[in-house]
Amino acid sequence: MTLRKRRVKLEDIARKLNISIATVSRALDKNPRVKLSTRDKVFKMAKAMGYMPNQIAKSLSSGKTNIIGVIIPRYDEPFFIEVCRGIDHYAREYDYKILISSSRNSFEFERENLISFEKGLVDGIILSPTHETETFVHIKNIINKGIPVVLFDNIREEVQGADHVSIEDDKASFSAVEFLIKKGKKRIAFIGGIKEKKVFQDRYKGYLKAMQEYNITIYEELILHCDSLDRECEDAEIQKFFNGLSIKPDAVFTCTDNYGLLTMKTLLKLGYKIPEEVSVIGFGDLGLGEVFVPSMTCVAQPSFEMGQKVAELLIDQFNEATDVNHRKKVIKLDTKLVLRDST
Amino acid sequence: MTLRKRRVKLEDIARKLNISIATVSRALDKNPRVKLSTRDKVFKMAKAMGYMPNQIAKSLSSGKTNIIGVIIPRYDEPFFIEVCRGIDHYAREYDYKILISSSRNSFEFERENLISFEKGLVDGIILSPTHETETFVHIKNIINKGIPVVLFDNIREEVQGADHVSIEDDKASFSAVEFLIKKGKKRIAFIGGIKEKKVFQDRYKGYLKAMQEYNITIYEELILHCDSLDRECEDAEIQKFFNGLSIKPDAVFTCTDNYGLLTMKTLLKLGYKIPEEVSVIGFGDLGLGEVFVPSMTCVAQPSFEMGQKVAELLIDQFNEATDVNHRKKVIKLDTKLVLRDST
DNA sequence: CTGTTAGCGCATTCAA
DNA sequence: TTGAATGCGCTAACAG
Repeated sequence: MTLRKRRVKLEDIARKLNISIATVSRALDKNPRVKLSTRDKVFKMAKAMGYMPNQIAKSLSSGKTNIIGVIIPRYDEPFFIEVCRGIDHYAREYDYKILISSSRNSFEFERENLISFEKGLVDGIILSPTHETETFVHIKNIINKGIPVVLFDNIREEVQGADHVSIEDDKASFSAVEFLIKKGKKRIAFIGGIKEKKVFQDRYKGYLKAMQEYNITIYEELILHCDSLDRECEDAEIQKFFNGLSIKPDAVFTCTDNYGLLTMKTLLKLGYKIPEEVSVIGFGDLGLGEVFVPSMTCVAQPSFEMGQKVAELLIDQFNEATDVNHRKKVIKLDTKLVLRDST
Repeated sequence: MTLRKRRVKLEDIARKLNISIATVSRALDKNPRVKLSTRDKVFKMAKAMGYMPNQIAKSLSSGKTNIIGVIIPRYDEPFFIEVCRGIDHYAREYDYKILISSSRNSFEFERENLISFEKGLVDGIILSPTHETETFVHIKNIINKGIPVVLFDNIREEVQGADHVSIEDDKASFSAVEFLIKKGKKRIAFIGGIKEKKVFQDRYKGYLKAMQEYNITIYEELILHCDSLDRECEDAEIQKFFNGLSIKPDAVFTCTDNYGLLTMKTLLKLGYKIPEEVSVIGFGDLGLGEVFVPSMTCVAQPSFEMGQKVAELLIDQFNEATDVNHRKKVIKLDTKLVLRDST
């Protein structure tokens, strides 16, 4: 009751029963090569003694930990959490657990996390690169050691030997902006994120493409690339942006749900009527757009499904014959525009 | 490049250098008992060969994994994620990683997760019990095995040998309701969560206490205990509630941020003016209340800090002499009412 | 059907 | 200052 108890191990059961450790091990494994009566005895004794197998010893011996390492840029972004939920959902079916760590939007942290995973704690790695991640040697190193890797979301460069899952950001934003244009909008503002991040670059490209294709004037003044890495700063940045405009936008396409909500809030405060005077579109559709008044039209990104897919690919890699030249898979998931009251 | 590579191990380095494994091990440990020149040789060779220690082997040998197991009822609740972020933040300082798993609001899953952690994968466990959790024998079992445990948030019963961290839910809601009363509100509605959950029971108690203490009439019709376990259902449930009222509330105290937001949305749609005709208060304050228009007054719960505290207590337990009768600590964190436009 | 033995990779005690 | 040997708890190949 007071001192840390010594765990019951196979040996203890074996000794009590006067049989060998191997037999106990096999019995608990339900190996058919052990007599049923013996198996029963072993199970009863194990239960009586409160036996619990030692996962670490198992892992050392088997070379498998049944843990998937997940590295996301940040916790406080519902998208990543939703992906994790998808991963967890799929992984659990196959008896894998997930070890989540945040790179805190820092390349250095990402590298450290990766190295820590390289120490054999995980069977494979799922990673969403930060905006700072320009070189991919740290990832290639991991792959070269034979550790399965799947990348998702912000993929600047395809890495040989890893699978990739993302959406077609350019197309998704193109469609959304096209929708606004077809509604007759002329002064369409763009609120993007950190310029270094591939997903934001692509969403910007889609915006530009739609504007150009339909010959809509692009006003530099109506374009903002948010630099902020946390919510409060985003809020301030967006407020400042709209306060200083000389041109009144009649629509705003934004690159995250949060930007969309902050935009709506700011516009409402400035007296704009949504959607009568200005339309707003968000990106992600992680639940909040539905609650806001007016509810927000969003590009819906299949986050949970992305998590499931990513986990599926990783577990497929585990089961591949013997890593013989893993052919990388590049999966693009579909997005759709969910229409609500803000447009 | 094609086959899974065999990892470099101590033995490989030792052989190359014609020294013993023990010396290599000590050298890499920077053990002063090994000659500096040897240490240098070893480090160089280790680097050249791309040596990476095997964490599993280390753990088996040392009996420590440096992993903290975290069990939360669900992922899609910002409160829990924020707590995890706090845990991660603190734990990382002490070189611990966190293994998060969700009990999906199910006692059975909670038990399973706990058992899976009992297999020696984690050094200690942080747990937030589900609403279904009535018996605590599964937790006591873990504690009896000498595994450190810290509980947080929804603690129905104090468990001997575990630390506890929570807020004073009754006092927090009392203050919030008192604030509404002092504003002159007479028909104060209450939106709570699952009745089985201790935190909601306590928040309800605080509401009742304030109402009684100030002699305010309590209308049964204005009280709702949400049963839903996911967002869409909550939405429907709350809409239905407000649609059916014969008494018009002049204030609504809600037990989560989400209830608060859904309430505001529903009331706005029904044509209520906030805060002129009706005030709304949320509980949690996890960022969304600030964005909504009008912004929402909230009971602010220190989620990140709760995570840090919980991690601190667990790591303290790790370092305690030798589990000699761990005296459980019960910590109550402070809440405060953050005033915004909805009141 | 069961037992013996040899690892898994590292830390550590005991000798030298 | 270094090496040899043992153990952490379990699996699996090989015998019997």
